[in-house]
Amino acid sequence: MRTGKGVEWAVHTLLNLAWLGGGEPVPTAQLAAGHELSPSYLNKQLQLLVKAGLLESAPGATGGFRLARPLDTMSMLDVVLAIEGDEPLFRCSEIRQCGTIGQRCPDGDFTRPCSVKIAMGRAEVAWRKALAEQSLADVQARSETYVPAMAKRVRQALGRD
Amino acid sequence: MRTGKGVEWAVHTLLNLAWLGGGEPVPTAQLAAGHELSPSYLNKQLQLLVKAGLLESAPGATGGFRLARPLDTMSMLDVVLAIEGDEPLFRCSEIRQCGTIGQRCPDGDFTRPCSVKIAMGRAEVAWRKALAEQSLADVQARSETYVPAMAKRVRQALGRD
DNA sequence: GAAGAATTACTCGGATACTGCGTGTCCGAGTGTAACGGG
DNA sequence: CCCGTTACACTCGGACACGCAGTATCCGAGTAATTCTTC
Repeated sequence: MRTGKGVEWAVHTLLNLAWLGGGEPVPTAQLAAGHELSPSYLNKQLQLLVKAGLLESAPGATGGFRLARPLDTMSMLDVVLAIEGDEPLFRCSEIRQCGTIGQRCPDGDFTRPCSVKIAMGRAEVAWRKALAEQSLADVQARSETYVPAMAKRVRQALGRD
Repeated sequence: MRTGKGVEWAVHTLLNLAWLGGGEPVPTAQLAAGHELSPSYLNKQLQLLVKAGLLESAPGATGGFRLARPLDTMSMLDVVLAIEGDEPLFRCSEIRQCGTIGQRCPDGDFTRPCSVKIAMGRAEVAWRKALAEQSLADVQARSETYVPAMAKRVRQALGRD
């Protein structure tokens, strides 16, 4: 069980768009070249971000993608849910109701939720909470603390200077 | 991204073994029939629990699986790691070092860890902490709070009374 | 020289293949039990 | 009747297929800039 690589791609791309600044759309090809990614597959992930309202897309010759809103209004959870979908990490199949054990229990036994589901759900809530508490602006700020010239590097690498 | 169904199977099976009580091994076939699971595949998961030290296996005619230690010394995290492996949820490919952006950065820029990896790692720590704080005994206790006759049901269903 | 239409080049967007992991199954090695024969 | 031997039935353990989601790719619809023609 592990997240797809789309999440990593999406976060880095959002950060790069923020560092570039300006409202002009940036085409997928440039964003992909920035980190040596497959342009077509990156495009697929960016479309998910558009559907989630994190990006805006512009068609045509000068088209591309731009941020739909500032990074401090986007959480890591927003990105993960946009890419991976909002299905729960743990899927309870209610096997407690099946088999010789489940059949021996009267229906009343299942009015309360499955305790295994509850335990796994608690962990998932903690995971989501930790993701929601971190905005993309926080991640960006940490990067700039480590490498102050990051914005300049990105602008130069993508030829926007 | 979601956990395999092996986790659900393993937890329920461990609980059932605890409710059965007694140190006698229980064969996979009985445990699988308890929740209408595939015996062969359940066996595969139980072998992982043995490798992790949560179960003990006994071969031969009267063989099967038994708990290696009390439930209050097993955490939900132990089970998840045993089944899913201890690889991180988020795999950082270090794409920040690749492409036109990565190549423009001097090596010194990468001495500090990737901020995206840090953010995702924090969430994973929260997830693991929440799992580690819940022992299987806690889960068992909650089940018995909801259904006090649970132990009796299991013993009857598996013909140990 | 300016305005308008046709052309072109570039973009996103979705439909289409491929790969790897989760899922499921099968058969062999090993062991305790039970039956059996001999003392 | 008791003990040793043999055959057996049942178990775990690992090796072998299958299916689906993640991964990767390609081509068409659409748009803005550009060029060319005409007034």
